[in-house]
Amino acid sequence: MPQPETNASAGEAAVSPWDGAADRIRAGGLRWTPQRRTLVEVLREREGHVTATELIARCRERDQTTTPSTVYRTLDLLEDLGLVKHGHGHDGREEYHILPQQVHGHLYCVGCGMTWEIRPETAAVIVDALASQLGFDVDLSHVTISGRCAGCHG
Amino acid sequence: MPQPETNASAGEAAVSPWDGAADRIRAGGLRWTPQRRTLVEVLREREGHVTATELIARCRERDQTTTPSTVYRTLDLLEDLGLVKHGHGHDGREEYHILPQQVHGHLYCVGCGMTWEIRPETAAVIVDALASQLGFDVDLSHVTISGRCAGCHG
DNA sequence: GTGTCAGCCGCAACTCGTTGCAATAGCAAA
DNA sequence: TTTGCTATTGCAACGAGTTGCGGCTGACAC
Ligand SMILES: [Mn+2]
Ligand SMILES: [Mn+2]
Ligand SMILES: [Zn+2]
Ligand SMILES: [Zn+2]
Repeated sequence: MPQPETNASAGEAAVSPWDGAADRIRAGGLRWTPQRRTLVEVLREREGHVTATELIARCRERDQTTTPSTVYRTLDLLEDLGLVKHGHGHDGREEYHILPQQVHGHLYCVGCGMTWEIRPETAAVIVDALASQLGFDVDLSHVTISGRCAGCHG
Repeated sequence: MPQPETNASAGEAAVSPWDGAADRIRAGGLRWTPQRRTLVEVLREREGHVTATELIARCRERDQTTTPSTVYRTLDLLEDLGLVKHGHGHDGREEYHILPQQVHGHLYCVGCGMTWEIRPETAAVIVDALASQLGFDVDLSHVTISGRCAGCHG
């Protein structure tokens, strides 16, 4: 007897947020399609950050017929569900945070080209400053701050 | 007797940094072309921010034959001279700061779509935090920070 | 004024993303 | 299982930006 693939509560270990994706999509009157399944399969084997371009390539490995517009539209949908969250690299290109539990911003060094995550303590200073001075509620995760790292200026 | 158009020191009031552009370009072994002249004319009648797209449109008003790639390449050149400085809007698109004397970053509200400049006091907090905690020398002007303004969250 | 030559221009092709549209196909109800 | 509604797909076209290349032209030397 085959397991209903959309339901993760069949045993004891329903761990991944991806397990609920199909049901959550259908619950909204939306459809669980092969294209969406493919993207979710790709996403669940990665963590951290990915560019949309890389996701498209990985989907195409599994399904040659993958189309960019469909991937972008599905990413929008998954972002509405909170399963991914996009930001922009230093050059404005999209990057996706997968399962953004600990949301964070990025730092980019124009000298050496490296990127770092902004640590929570540092983020807090920025967020607090904008909140207290302007009442502005920052979404740092959407942003990459450019500059020069300690090793690259002097 | 015609005034040498490239020199602004003929009388007393040599005010605009644009006046020196032609000479500075030629001094580097580069060329002062009609296309570059057109863009500089467009830039000198604007201040604050502009998108590259708008600059292309304004150039085309003066010269129908204006080509995007030439404008982008000239903007790169002017950026090397410090006459403009590009940043990225909330969606990653390019924006140019004209004559960036008081460099500043931007704040974008995803609720109402408004954009504000980050005031120097606020910028200082951000810059200082990254400098003291990480030795990172921030270029805030390249960045638009997203979030929700005081009027849009609650 | 003429010649030289490196810098620049315009073009075409490409990347990343978005959007309108007609055809397809989930999915739920019968 | 079949029907029917509508969400979704793939396509094609577009907008923003970048890049390689052959031909043109500024700037300068004579
Ligand atoms: Mn940039
Ligand atoms: Mn964005
Ligand atoms: Zn560095
Ligand atoms: Zn707002």
